[in-house]
Amino acid sequence: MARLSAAEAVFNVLRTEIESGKLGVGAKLSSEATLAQQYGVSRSVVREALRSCTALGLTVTKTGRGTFVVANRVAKDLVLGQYSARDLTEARPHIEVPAAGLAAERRSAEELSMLREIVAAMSGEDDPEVWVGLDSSFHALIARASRNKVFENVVADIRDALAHQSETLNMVADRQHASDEEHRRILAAIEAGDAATARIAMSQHLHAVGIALDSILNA
Amino acid sequence: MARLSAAEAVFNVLRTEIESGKLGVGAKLSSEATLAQQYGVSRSVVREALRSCTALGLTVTKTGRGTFVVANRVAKDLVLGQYSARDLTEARPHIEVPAAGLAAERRSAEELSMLREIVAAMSGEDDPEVWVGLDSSFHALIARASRNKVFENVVADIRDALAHQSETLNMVADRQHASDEEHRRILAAIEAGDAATARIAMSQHLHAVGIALDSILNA
DNA sequence: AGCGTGAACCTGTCAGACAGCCGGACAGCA
DNA sequence: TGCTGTCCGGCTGTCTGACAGGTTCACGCT
Repeated sequence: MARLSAAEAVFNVLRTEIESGKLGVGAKLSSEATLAQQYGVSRSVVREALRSCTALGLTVTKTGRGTFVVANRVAKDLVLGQYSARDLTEARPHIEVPAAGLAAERRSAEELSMLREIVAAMSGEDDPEVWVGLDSSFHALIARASRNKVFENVVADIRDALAHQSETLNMVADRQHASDEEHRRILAAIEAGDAATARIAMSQHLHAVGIALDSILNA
Repeated sequence: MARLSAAEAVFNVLRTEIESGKLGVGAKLSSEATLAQQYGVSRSVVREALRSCTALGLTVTKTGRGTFVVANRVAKDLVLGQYSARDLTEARPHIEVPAAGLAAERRSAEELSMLREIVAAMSGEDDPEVWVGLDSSFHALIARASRNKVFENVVADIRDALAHQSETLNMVADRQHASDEEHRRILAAIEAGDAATARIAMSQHLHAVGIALDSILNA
């Protein structure tokens, strides 16, 4: 392994802390001076490390206020173009349905309990913005539980794109309770380790969401 | 537009010069001191801008020597984890099969003729490395012809990953002629605009390739 | 020709300084 | 009470100057 410069070392630490979720989105990092003292380096070094994080879209730094985490992974917008609504509704079933099947077979106990928590939290959630965030986590976690990095990455991508689409929020209000029920069915199948049922439940869920989206787009 | 800090401004200039090709891969940037004088800022500002470029994988900086351009666009490796062989064989059918179906319905005349050329070139190709490159183009072009950016991006990623896997080349020798025939069948279905047949042909092709890959991995 | 050596240049890091921005505390005013 | 203006402390943005250590190359010696 190549010897790292101090700046690279600090950058790696910060990046790891952000991507691992130890520093959640919205969290405020310590001040540059504090970090410098903490890691035993000068402020220049810390600043260069923070710049690297910012270049990757992980953080934003606001003059006079501090540095804040805005993403826990490198945004693909850096590399890839935006997806259209049609792209998403068309592609999602082909990816999320098999991912749900695999998740039923491969999910860990830990993932299962996280899924349960998410579904429970969504039932009692009124704020659409928060609900959308939970929904995103639900689908992303299923993809991760599929133990297939292709699915995991694509779903993360798709959820990112959805979160940036204004239509998403409009749709949520109507579909929220119906989706809660569909999510519960998906969860039940994954809990039971029943891949076929998980695929069917996910398929129906996406189909229902797709129809809801279509009716908004054509209105 | 938000007012840019000096460091951001310098970073944008450098990034643009690199991505536009004005500074080609392998080119050496001016020294930090020179750049500082050139843009009328301090060396700290230049260093932070260079760090940003490095974080995006555009440049590398070598102590005592200088900073060099190593890529003219942000590398996908930054964003994507490595895929395992299992990840790929498992995920590909779910993505490339529907993509082939859409391609049959949506391909342009231009794409069609490019696909024909690729298939023709593969038939007469002996060099496995070149053949793999053509194969990659074939699949990537079909994904593009699907007119769905999700599929297009995922397939591009998958082909990238395959190209970096050593198993790929080993497999090619045995499968080359069989694959040529399968490619011709896929092409014929896309030419005919027959989505169902295109999906079947692609499915059979990937299945055959998957089996070939498995036999290598388990050897 | 071969070799060693030092000067020149470059990056890596540090310390200190100052301006400008921001949020909150606080006092004064209606 | 409730609003407002002011001030202070903390933070980022930038600059300057300095020194250590890596790299290159030409000069001069053998």
